[in-house]
Amino acid sequence: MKSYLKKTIQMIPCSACPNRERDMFQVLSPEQLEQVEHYRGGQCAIAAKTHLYQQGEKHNNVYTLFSGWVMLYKTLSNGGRQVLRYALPGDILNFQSDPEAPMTHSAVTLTNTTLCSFARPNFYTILEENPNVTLQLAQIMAEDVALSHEYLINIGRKNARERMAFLFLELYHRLKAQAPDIGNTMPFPMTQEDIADTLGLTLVHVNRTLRSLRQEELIQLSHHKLTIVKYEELAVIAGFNLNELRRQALL
Amino acid sequence: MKSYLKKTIQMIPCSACPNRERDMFQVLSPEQLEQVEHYRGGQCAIAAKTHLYQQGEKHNNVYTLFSGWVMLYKTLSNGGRQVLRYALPGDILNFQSDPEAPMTHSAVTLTNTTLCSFARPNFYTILEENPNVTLQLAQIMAEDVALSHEYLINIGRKNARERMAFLFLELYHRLKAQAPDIGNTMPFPMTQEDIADTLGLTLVHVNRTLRSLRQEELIQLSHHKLTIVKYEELAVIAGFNLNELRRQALL
DNA sequence: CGAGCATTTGAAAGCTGTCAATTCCGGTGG
DNA sequence: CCACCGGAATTGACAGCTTTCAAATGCTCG
Repeated sequence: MKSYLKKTIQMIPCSACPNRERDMFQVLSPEQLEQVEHYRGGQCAIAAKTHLYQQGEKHNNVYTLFSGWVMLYKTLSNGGRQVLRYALPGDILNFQSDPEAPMTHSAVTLTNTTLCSFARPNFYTILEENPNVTLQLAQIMAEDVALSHEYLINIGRKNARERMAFLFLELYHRLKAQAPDIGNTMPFPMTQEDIADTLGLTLVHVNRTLRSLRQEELIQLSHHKLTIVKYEELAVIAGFNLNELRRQALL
Repeated sequence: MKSYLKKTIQMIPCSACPNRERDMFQVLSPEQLEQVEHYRGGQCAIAAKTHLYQQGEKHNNVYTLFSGWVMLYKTLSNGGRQVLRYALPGDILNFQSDPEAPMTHSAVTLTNTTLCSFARPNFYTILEENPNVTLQLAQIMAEDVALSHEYLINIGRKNARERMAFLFLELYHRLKAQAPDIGNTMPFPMTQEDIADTLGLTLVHVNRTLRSLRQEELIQLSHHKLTIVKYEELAVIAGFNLNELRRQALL
């Protein structure tokens, strides 16, 4: 397993959150927003392949992702790794039920990212002073539960081909929700090993399944760029039914 | 697949919630609690094998489970079924990010249950009037996310034997948190098909794996009673490491 | 340009699924 | 109280998806 610990964190100024869809502060007025700014610990740019925090450690920051991709994962005592989620702009990182407990998972940047950090006590102060933000947070957490459930059925009840088609379409939809004009090509910063650890497969089998999908010209994938070539066929394979699609549209 | 629709719902009076650990109203004063009671739609007893709601329907109640077991699951267009979670007393059912969206999963009682229902608008009124309840809800949702993550790594990165050991111990710990004096035997209302759909396995393979665990005298399981015979060995198999244990203790 | 990570491919083993049939068990009706 | 019925649990044989082990090739960054 890679160390992922080469790069360092550097603070820079950064712009406003590009994805208001998932922004927990979207419910605030400009005046309230200004007040929240006051509690913000800092905005920073972080290089690719840097850990934000690691499983087992205590960590006292809550983050809002502004740009870039962050991968959340858990490790097993035997060395196994399970990717839990890819965080995209607007996502909240590191809110957990018990503020004092050590992290239950790790977070690592896949690309260069910019994010905004809050010291945990300040974060709770914001929640106390803005009940509507707290409700928004509860709803975002409920969304995360629903998303985890999608992943559970994906890993638990589908074969490699179906799992992979679902992963591609799910990420495609989440990116498209932010940038409707991306066409059918998207950045894809993960390695095949990352995909394997996301889908409960091995690297080797992921490679073979990818080859099959490529040969049938359902997708193109190389140099960390993914193109959805035959959306409809992929949707059938992935088991995207109408209900799922509706849910995706709502996100 | 079974119909699960034989029994009907009957309203009866019921007692107070037995599990304060997960109760979202634990943060309220007696006076506030009384006010919340006012919004409560009703308390009811429901027979085993009854659906509370089904995937794809709209449903306007939020529930708090008082007693009994409820199984939450999703179905796939191809007929596959994935169990998402077993709800135990104190758990909240049916809070979701978009109040208007159809249910993303189904809920069915495994045993006779008693629960408390809130019409969704009333539920939101309670949240608005009691910000501390909203925060509690956000934290409970965060707990659910963490639990889903445990299930993801369980299904994604372990073999049948390990998954099953984990399921048994996880349920055992959740029950023990409510009733510390249960010894090492617990009710186990699920069928082997339910277990299969929980762990991403087939009924047949679950049966074989159970036989193996029984033959090694790690557990006893019959007539819907489960006994944890060799806790330590099961914990090793399940991959319950120190961190996990700590988390379990906190729940 | 070299080192190390990422990707690709082949062969063989193994865990899990599929198909089919039998046994067990709890609940129902006579 | 006993026979019967249907769902649940078992078991065997075999196929198949996925993993494991190994090795070669391709890329990318310093």
